[in-house]
Amino acid sequence: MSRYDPSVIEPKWQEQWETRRPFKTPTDLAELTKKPKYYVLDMFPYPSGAGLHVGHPEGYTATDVVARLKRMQGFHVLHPMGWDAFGLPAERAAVRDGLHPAVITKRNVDNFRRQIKRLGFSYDWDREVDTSAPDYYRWTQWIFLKLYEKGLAYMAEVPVNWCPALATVLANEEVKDGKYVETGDAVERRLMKQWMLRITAYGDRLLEDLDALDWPEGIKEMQRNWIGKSEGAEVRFGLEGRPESFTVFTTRPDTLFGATYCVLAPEHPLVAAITTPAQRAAVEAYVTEAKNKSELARKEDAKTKTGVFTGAHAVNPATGKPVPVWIADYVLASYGTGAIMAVPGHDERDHEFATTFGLPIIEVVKGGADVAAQAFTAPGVAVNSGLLDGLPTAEAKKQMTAWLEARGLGTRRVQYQLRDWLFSRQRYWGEPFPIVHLEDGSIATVPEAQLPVSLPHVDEFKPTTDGRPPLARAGDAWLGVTLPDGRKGVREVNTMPQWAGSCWYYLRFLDARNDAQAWSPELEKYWMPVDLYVGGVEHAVLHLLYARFWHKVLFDCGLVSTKEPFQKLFNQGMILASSFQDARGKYYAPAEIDDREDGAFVKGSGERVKKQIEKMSKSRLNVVSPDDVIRDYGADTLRLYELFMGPLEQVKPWEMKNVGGCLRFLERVWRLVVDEETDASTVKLTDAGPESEPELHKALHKCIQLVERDTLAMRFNTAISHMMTFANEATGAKTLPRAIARTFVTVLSPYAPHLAEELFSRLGGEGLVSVAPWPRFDPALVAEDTVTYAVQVLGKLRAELRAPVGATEAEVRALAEADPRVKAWLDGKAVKKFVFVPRRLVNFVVA
RNA sequence: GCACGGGUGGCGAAACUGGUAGACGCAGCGGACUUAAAAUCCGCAGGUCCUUCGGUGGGCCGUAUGGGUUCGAGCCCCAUCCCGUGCACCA
Repeated sequence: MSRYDPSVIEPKWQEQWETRRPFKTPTDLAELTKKPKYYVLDMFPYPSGAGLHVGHPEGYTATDVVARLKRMQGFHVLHPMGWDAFGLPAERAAVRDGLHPAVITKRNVDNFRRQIKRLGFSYDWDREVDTSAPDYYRWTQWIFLKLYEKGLAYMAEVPVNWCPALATVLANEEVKDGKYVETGDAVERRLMKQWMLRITAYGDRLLEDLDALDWPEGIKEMQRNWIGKSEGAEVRFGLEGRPESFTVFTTRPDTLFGATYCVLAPEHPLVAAITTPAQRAAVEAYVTEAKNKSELARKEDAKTKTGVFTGAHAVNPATGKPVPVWIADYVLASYGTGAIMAVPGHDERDHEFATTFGLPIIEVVKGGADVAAQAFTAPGVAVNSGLLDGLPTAEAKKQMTAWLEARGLGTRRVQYQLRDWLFSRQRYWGEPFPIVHLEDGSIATVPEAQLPVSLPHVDEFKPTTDGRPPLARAGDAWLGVTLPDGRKGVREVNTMPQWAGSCWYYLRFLDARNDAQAWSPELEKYWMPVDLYVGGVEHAVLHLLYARFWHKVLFDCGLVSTKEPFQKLFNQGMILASSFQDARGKYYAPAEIDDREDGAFVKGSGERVKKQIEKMSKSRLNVVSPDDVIRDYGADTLRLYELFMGPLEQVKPWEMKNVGGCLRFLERVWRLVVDEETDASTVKLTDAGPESEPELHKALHKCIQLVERDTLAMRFNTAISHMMTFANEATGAKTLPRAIARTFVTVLSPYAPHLAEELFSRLGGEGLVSVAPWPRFDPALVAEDTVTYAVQVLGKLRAELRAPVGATEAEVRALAEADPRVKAWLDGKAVKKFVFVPRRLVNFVVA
């Protein structure tokens, strides 16, 4: 071999890593406590049948570079990988292909593992986990028991997304606009008895503990919105001539005097009772219509307000006056109390409704324009409000709430948008619940010692003909249970949703092969929390909220030692790719296209097509596979380009042309060390000390400093540019001391580990560069002795000059004034002011 | 509609805390090497105008748009436009 050939050196070093196991993290606590720890985690993938595209390894490469650098800096690094292996696609493929989901999953996992290994990541593969393996989901079930014991898991009759065509329930994220996203089949709302997790009990803590986390502000904000805490009051409204009453929730108790009507959700339990005979037909028609309205229709109708008068009147507790009670679908049964007091003067929705149906509008907060024309929702000063008159909104809220509380008419109330988590699915390929339904109708848990409750054999992965979940197809041997105390029952046939396994996998990685415990408490104390967690924004809310919830429950059980699982979170931006589309909208694969300066054309026909940058997808024919990139450029080039493209957090387009630039850089590094003709060392490589090339020696130390700084700050693109700068300088140098080359290769190794190993060994390095100590830069070499000053006159650049680092203001000023280019601009003018920024610039302010 | 990101050369992007805008790379151009090409190596390169025999020297403009603060603004403040993402009748 003479030329740089990644297809030879990459397998060679991957094999070395496989046999010598440099990335195996100790499991022995005594060994671990000798060094500081660093836990760097990727969001583990769902192993789909499509395999990886170049978007996946972006985050993986970033964490790998950090893991490698930290390891070289003397940390014990935990850097694991695993599979979020339960999920619907495998089950659907199983039905289609007549295979077991476990077989399909294994095939996909094997493919993912192969693809990931080709990138040369420094994972500790001895800790690989698979959420669908019984020795993993055993502990998922065990955690569920903890939740159940704490009263956080319960069964309830709730509305679910039911798809008649598939005879199964779908998750919210699988339904868009009232249709199943995969097949377009209609989905309807149906009441079913389901398992729920009481995440709402943790709403406040999930909200408050966000503040201390080093997460992107946007993600924290999304979680805050999702939890949706709002503070206000509950107010009870009595009914005129009836014994019942209903309660409304409001964030604006100060506007109670302006409540001119009330609205109940169509599903509100009181609707049937209070409707007057004259209104009954209209109300019933409206209720039926609302019930049958699909999500889509309800969303579309959001622009126009509809509703019906019930005929009943409630009493405004502040004014004592009767107000009409309406029903309308703009009031949601699922939020607050399912009933509102309507204040059209100060709420846009109420205003629109009042205008549509001619209901009275009263101004009770001063500060806006005419409330008859437009609702005034900002804070102001209370008017027409009896005891509140003259009070600013904040004060009026407090007064009104106190007044209501004193009379037993209302109370302070905090309301969340967060709902309890619907935790069961009618699927086969998920964790069975460790639950038995006894003959007397009560629920019992499976004893811990009997876990796991394994997935049973079934003849088909479809619901039963009478619509029960696939697990109901299991034989009596699985379904029928006799508990140790002799009670009999049948197993729960729902399974857990895909989120369950990913709620705690970061804990299993700490102690992945422990078959007596989910994890050892000592290892948990050593490793947690995760120091760096990298993944896509698509998990901003669900996964990250669910995992935080479970973690807090485990914390309350004394099973983990930290309040939060993920101290620092980083989101990588999506990678886009060019797609080509003709006038009829047909897509073309890049291979069919001649992409030139003057436009893109179909090869053969020469038809002009539109080139655009879009999200990668099969249908757009623009998916880039890492396998292809590795075949053409090598894994090191792929790794480098993934990070050189731009800032990790940014959305950016994949440009195959630019990949070549990264390959050229690595080839250049190769040629610094290896003579392409002879395969021996290059002639410029010398055994002289690094001081023999003082300029290059300085450049090297500068490079160490900058690469270290930028890598730890996760600015990988600039870290790479500094290495390119060094390689360019080394190419121009007359000689290259071996010691300098070896150090540079060490610095390069987190980014391009295969090439680095090869060159390190050729340069006589001891052992593997992947676990060599990270070089320390010499501050004396990094320091400059002269600096360039910019000389400005009136803020405009007129000259540059070199001056010693320690030059005083007077010295630099004298140098600047002596410069003829500056003189010309200062000629005949009085200097009013002289600005001196040490080491940077001077500015003459002239009259 | 609301919230959060983001608009810098032909392109991906740099610019530490308000201090020389465009590092590094792609594409492009010129030169060397070669019979030739590729590869490689060396160099040029925001726009525009003037100047010079010239590969010289210089002016002006320029970080989405319009204002402001400052000796000095890509960066800070106000307003506007465009793009992306998330949420969306949440009382």
